[in-house]
Amino acid sequence: MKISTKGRYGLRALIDLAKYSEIEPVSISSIATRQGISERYLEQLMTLLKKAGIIKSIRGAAGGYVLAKDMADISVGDVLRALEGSLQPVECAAFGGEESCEVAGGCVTKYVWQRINESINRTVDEISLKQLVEESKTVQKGNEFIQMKCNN
Amino acid sequence: MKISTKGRYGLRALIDLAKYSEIEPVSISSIATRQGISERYLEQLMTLLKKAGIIKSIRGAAGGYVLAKDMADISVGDVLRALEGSLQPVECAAFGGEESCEVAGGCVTKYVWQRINESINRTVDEISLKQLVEESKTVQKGNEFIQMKCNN
DNA sequence: GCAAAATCCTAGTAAATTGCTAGGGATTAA
DNA sequence: TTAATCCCTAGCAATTTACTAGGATTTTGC
Repeated sequence: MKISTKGRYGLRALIDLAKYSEIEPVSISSIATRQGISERYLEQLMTLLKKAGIIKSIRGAAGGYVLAKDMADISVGDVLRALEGSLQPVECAAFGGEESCEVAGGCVTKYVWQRINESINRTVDEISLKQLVEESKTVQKGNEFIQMKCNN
Repeated sequence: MKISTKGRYGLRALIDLAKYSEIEPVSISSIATRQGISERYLEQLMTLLKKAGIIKSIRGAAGGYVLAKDMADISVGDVLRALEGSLQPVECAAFGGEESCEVAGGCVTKYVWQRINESINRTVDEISLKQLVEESKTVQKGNEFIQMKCNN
């Protein structure tokens, strides 16, 4: 029941990107340096965020990444689902219409997994990237490297 | 971000135990048969539930397990934490007092992880074993083996 | 036109975790 | 005394995680 480095690094990277990409595209290497994340690994996370339509890439020298939409319209839920895959606590075919699971009618734990699923998604969808970026601006008084010491 | 077989099998086993242990102790092998779970593996899960004070064991022939307390006083949260360990989505030293994390002051994602953590725990603590057992009695019309086909 | 800076794509791989299996010991009812 | 239980520890194959690596492609700027 853990969020992997994909979700953790990826969300941090995206907050970093959002903060620095207002003027020009931000390169993987600059994010990796500030956040203390492996460049090659971060590259793969950026690909996931790009496929999900959260960021856009600009190729070539002086290229990099920018947000694909307004940061107020990007929820932490969008980001984590892009990076981690579904946030469902169990792979349950009965979610969203029971037709695909033959035992769904006799399954009790299903209700538990579904309620956990809903509460996680509700929570992460309530937080926008914008909120985190603003929080980050007030909290990090001139030291953008602080996160390097923590792998969460 | 998945609940492992420990949590899934263990919760199902405990619901089964609660239903069948009112008259006499229930053996691992009978639960394993009804639920389609490996006996040896289930044994390890029962040990976790016992250590957490959720069930009691009775050794020797005709022994087995019974609930250690009223099923209304056992929450799904208690059960899942016993089986899965902490349900915290990230291992974060800053949870519950920041003194132990040196970067906590500059950490933004911390708020995200903490909110997910709280929402998961709130959700699972709201559901009691009694509710699930009652649901189970209405739902499984005479077929206690139905769950065998599903590994959730 | 060429070099440098960037993303893009695919594959490999060591370490950790998961999901068991296995062997044998201790306890107790009948 | 035997059979049915739980108890304890260890091992191990498969999967997943968290990267590393190599090289291709695109674009800018001199």
